[in-house]
Amino acid sequence: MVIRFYNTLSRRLERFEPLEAGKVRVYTCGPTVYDYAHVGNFRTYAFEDLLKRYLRWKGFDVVQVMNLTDVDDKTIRGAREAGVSLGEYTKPYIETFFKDADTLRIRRAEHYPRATEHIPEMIALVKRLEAGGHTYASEGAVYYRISTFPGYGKLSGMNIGSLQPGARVDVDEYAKEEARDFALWKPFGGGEAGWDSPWGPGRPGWHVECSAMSMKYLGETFDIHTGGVDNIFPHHENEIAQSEAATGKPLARYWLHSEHLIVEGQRMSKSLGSYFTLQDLLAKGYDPLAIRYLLLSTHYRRQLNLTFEGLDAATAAVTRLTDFYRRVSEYGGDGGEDFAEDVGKAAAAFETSLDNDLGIADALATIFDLVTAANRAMDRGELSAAGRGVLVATLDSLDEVLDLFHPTPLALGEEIEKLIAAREEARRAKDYARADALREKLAGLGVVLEDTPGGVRWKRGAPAEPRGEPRETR
RNA sequence: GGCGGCAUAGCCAAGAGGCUAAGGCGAGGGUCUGCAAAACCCUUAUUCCCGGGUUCGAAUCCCGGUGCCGCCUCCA
Repeated sequence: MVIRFYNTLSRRLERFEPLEAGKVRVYTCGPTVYDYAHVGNFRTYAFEDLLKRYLRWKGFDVVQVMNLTDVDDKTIRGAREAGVSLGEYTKPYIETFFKDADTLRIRRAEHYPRATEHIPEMIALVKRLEAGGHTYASEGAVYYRISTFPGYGKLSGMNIGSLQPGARVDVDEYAKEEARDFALWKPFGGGEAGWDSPWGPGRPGWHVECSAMSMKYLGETFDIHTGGVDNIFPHHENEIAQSEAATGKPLARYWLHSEHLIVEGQRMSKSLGSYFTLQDLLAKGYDPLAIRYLLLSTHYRRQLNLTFEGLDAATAAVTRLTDFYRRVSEYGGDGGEDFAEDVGKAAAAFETSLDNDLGIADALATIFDLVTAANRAMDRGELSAAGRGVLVATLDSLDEVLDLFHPTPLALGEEIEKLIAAREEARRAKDYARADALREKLAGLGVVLEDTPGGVRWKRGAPAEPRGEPRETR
């Protein structure tokens, strides 16, 4: 089956063919570790996770690189203000980033190069550009002279003429010939961070790290480059200018960009209170798996509106999936139907959907159709043992891509276990009023009970009210 | 001002000229249950922002509106 991706470079769907058969090299722009990543950042990382998992599922050997920007204006400023070294300043943010990614079941990349550990590579790249006549030095800084790169603007479609020199003055800038030129190397700003270079002590410009590190880990041309839409201009445009001017080769063959996540119809904003980290949502009682579902369930090129209503819906949807998976796993019947045709069709439809530019909505729809059909068969005892085995194997396979079938483990505290036991006791005594009261109390604690022929079982429930407003209401 | 995107049921969201407009959530009714939960069954868009046009045929193509959103130098 052919995979097609929407390539920002051509603005159309293109058939995907890796450079090297069976192998895909992916560069994904990672976090700038000056603060905790928010759910919007994780929307992009979740998309990249889906991309990678799907390519693997299709049989490709995938190598993913995600940079960690641990030196830039913000990290330097933060470290200075906190009175600590750059490394000390960024460490907790890096640790939290990995922890949150794990919580959302985002698989690790193969490489997480840090900017601060690749200064020599960046200096080498700048020298290479210098030798090619693409740079100029001014007041201790080195700039990229965009007029030397004819292809500038091909990714973003930005009309160079619209970037009027002097129309916008950056407070942090030094002395550039043209407003659109950008810094490859910046002088030491009086802060703590600084490295020696042929142009004097200083630090790298932001864009150069991605050019240098992608080249090091993936080669001068690789298959897929991803990031959020905001990176299209100027970041990715500048990466292209740097890398392609240096190598004379295309940087990446497919550029995939994920749309932004907004909150309650508005851009995430700290001042509006519509700014959420993963921890914020978890603190409100939401299941990380529901958050994963929500992030994944909207097509990556469509803006995702995060709402509490949406989170509740995602909680219900993902519970349906995990409940179903458990039911199939535990199914002990052996009816006459092996169900093989339905399962095969569902798997094929799943693949067709994702082949089409990661069409997740259709893929999920086929899964829900399968869930309904299989539940019906199990209700009627029509599913055979062999069919059950095929179904489980298929679900496991699909879950390599989605990772949505296994519920977040629910650790019961001692108190909750006692409440459950007490309710069981009350039920046995047919004291239903007391049993129901206890069940309600547990629900308030986020534990939902189900009485089944095999005994009581429990699972995580939706967060108890109230969960607060998305932003401060005036 | 330049470039780009989106408008489909109460909410979310597929659909890229042609079988009865997916799926999820929610809501209502029913089966099951001590009651629930889960599951299953039924109902919930004669219609796809508005107005033209192309076509035998358009949610899907074209033109014109309206509304919302993103980017335009370091924000995923």
